[in-house]
Amino acid sequence: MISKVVCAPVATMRRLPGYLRALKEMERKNQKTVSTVAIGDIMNLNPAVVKKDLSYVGSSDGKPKIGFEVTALIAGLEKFLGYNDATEAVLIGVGRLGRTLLSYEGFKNYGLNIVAAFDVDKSVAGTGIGNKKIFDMAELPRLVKRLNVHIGIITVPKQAAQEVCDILVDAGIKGIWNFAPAHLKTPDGIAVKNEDMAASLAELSNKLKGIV
Amino acid sequence: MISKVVCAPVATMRRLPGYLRALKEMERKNQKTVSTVAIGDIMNLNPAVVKKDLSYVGSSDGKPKIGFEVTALIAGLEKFLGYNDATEAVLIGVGRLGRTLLSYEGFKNYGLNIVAAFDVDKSVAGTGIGNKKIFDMAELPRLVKRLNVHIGIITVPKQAAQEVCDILVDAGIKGIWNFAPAHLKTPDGIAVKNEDMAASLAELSNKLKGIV
DNA sequence: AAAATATCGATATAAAAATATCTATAATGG
DNA sequence: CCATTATAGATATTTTTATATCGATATTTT
Repeated sequence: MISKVVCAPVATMRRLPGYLRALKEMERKNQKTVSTVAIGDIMNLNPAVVKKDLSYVGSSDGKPKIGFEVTALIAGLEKFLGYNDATEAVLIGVGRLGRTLLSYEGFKNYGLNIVAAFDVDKSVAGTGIGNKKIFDMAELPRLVKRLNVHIGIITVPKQAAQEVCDILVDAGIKGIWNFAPAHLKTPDGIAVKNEDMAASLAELSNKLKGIV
Repeated sequence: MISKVVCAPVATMRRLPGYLRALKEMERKNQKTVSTVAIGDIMNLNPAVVKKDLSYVGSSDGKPKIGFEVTALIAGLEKFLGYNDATEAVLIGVGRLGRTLLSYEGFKNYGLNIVAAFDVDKSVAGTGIGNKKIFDMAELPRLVKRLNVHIGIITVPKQAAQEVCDILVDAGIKGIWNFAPAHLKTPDGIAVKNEDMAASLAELSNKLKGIV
């Protein structure tokens, strides 16, 4: 018999960070407990959705009439989302967007630590953004292996995206966060998350159409 | 009897820009026709999904054994996605991310035109990024109404996001593209699309977990 | 010209996600 | 102390989305 790994659905994973944000805001206001109804109210979600989502987190010890302890729930969510032990990542493409992401302080709160950046432009290699060093692309395979990094962030122009992707995969990267407006071809066993502005915009336009 | 408006599902809206990108690549290579099987192959999607998605676009005139005409399908998608007649938008918060988005040339291909930017920092008001002028926040209500803009892009720090959101809604904005890591409270009739890095990252981590 | 094949478009089925319902229980108010 | 109430947690239902199947048809092969 095959044991099925219980894994939270994508929709749940997307919502959890939002709950965490709302809960931290409550903690800041010294709120001690919260119900799924209250969370649903804030996030515009059906309480049943919130209940089910929190059941995946596992730290479920909600009490009837009371709800959940805010602090405990925050701890549970942070653990579940892996925010405590940081995952290391490399970033490729130190253009405008690359620089923006490199200097973004928020990632460390999400358990992501960009340990090195790379660019084909040899004039930027050797420089750095904040405490992050920028290397020449040629150094990538060696460094990725030495630092044992598993996530690559692609912020190169679309023409270069596939080539960079191939280099990352060859270097042993298992997860790719792609900000280039291009579809990447990857072998099985590589996780890709596309940050697609056009798709987001299409979604917003669609919602707007329903309103106006 | 109530007539139901046929509207493409969110999942479809998110995929269409990807098809368009792939089709343009084919056009560039002088490919004349394409089947849903071929598109699905490129995009890692079941052909049935592609078929249904394209059926929403309406320009469906695929022929058995042949597929769709690439050029016609591109035109259909661009029309459906509203890429021909640009929607105007304002951007609020000219920090690192704001500047990156202001100087991004790609939006015009997606039918979005940022016509003005705003910031509370009075020292940046009066300056500009490229051909885009930056105004003081105090000017926002007047300009939004005068320019008849319906979309607002929020790129301010999270502490300021809700306040900016309220100002936008008061000014008559109907759609909000929110890049701040904060949940916005809006009245009914306002479309909000959150660009949530934490959620994206959670999704990637989840996919990775399934692999490693 | 007939047979084989690829693909569309429609429909049926399956899977996933959201919503509703129900029971048990902890707190509150009389 | 008992009735009321809000809510958890489980389960059932509905809705949405994805996948599979099937007949029709345009093209290619024999």
